[in-house]
Amino acid sequence: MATADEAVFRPVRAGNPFEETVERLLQAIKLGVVAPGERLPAERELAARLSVSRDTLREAIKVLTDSGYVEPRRGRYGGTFVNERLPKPRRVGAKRIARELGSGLEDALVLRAALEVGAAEAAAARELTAEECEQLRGRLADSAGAKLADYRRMDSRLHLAIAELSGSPSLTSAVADVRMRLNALLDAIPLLERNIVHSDEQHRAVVEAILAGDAPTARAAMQEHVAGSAALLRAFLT
Amino acid sequence: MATADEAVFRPVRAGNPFEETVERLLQAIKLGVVAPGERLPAERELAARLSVSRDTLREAIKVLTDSGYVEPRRGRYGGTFVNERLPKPRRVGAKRIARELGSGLEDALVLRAALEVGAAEAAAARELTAEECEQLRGRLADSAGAKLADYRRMDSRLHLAIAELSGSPSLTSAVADVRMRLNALLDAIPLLERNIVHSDEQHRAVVEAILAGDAPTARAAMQEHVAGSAALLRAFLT
DNA sequence: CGTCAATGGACTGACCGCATACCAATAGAA
DNA sequence: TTCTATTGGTATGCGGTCAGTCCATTGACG
Repeated sequence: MATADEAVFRPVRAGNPFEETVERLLQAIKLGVVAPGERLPAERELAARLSVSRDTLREAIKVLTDSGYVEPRRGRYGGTFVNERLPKPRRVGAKRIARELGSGLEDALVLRAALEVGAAEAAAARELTAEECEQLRGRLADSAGAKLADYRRMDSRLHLAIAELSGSPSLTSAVADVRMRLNALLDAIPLLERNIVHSDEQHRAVVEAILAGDAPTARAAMQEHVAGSAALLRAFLT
Repeated sequence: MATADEAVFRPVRAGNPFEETVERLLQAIKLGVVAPGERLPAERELAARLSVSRDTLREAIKVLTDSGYVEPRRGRYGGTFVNERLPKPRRVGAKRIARELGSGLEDALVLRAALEVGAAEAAAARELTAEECEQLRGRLADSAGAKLADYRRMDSRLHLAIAELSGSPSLTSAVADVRMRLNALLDAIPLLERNIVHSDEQHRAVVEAILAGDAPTARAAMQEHVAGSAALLRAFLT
């Protein structure tokens, strides 16, 4: 059992500020917060927002540059640009990943369910502006019309958009974090056309319920969606 | 609106390792993970678990010692003991706290709702061992029979116990964190006997549903509980 | 009553991350 | 074409954090 001791006396930091910064930038790219072709905020501004020294940020950027994620351009109107062609995630063996994560898989799945379902419900309970509605619809359309290679990113972006509508920045951050934790797993399982179609239908149901302000339906629809995704993961990683 | 940018490019660290360590130890004490009279893990072990150098941990402990939270005793069978009489939280003006938190209040409340409701539901959906059931019942009894001065701590301990039963350590940690964020607020509002009685009833309903394995009822009961608590907070801080 | 193991307390050297300042390059504006 | 503001690139000094080691103290146990 997970004792409260373990929850409170866990490490105060996941790693170096350097490593954490790398993870954050990867998060921004892999979750589609900054799309290919777009640029990250300027180093000075980004360092300030991340509460990290520019040195540390630059080291992190260097890693992403060497890995082929971004390309820096000097001069005015320059910046750090996300490559159009992102490096393909290595399809490492599913079993190996599952072993590495260990019980962390169930941990992440339970947490994800709580966060995303709660976010959908909160979003539906809020009064949405016309702009917010439009944005949500846009994200839905993006994910529905996405090519297979882009699907994961567009899917993440839609879920993030829903989390944003909850009105809780902390909740949005938490959703982004847990999604990154599951990212490696999701990369390990094959992406089937059939699953995507099914997923799109569920997305539509969730979005419609949110737009209609129907919190119970939104919660139920998201519940079903994440449950399906979880079942898929468990099946492939066991 | 909370944009995804703000969620991803938020600070990578809340503060110094030193400050974070202080916060963690306070969390352990204020949430009742280590009760008055009990001792913290030995410095060497605790430093390892927190992934912090012993120097940093000792500085943090020194702060808590000077503040009257703990008392270190040397020698074998010594340790850092939590004082029987904890320092009284200064009842700072509610409005001032609300102003400082600003929109953070709504943020924390929405996040808390998602986490605790999700945790209750997950806990009810799990198969519980006899030991776990007993522990849960114990926490419920503790909080129901607690004196006014101890109520907040016992209440937190019960909620943490429920989160533990979700089987997700991450979820437990998140519940502990958001609870600490709301702690200052809760300290600012008066604790009325009537509210406690009401709260106890809701606690009982939640625990019963969890023990019965009735997930929908558990979720609804917890939903109602946190909603009531949130309404109380909003009323006092507006 | 002496022994001993475990704990808090204290010190040192090395390194990482931070803040600051300055340099180099670039493309739009004048 | 020249100017200039903005951006990435680079170097330096300083403080916090870490890892390791040793000391001081205590109470149970033989």
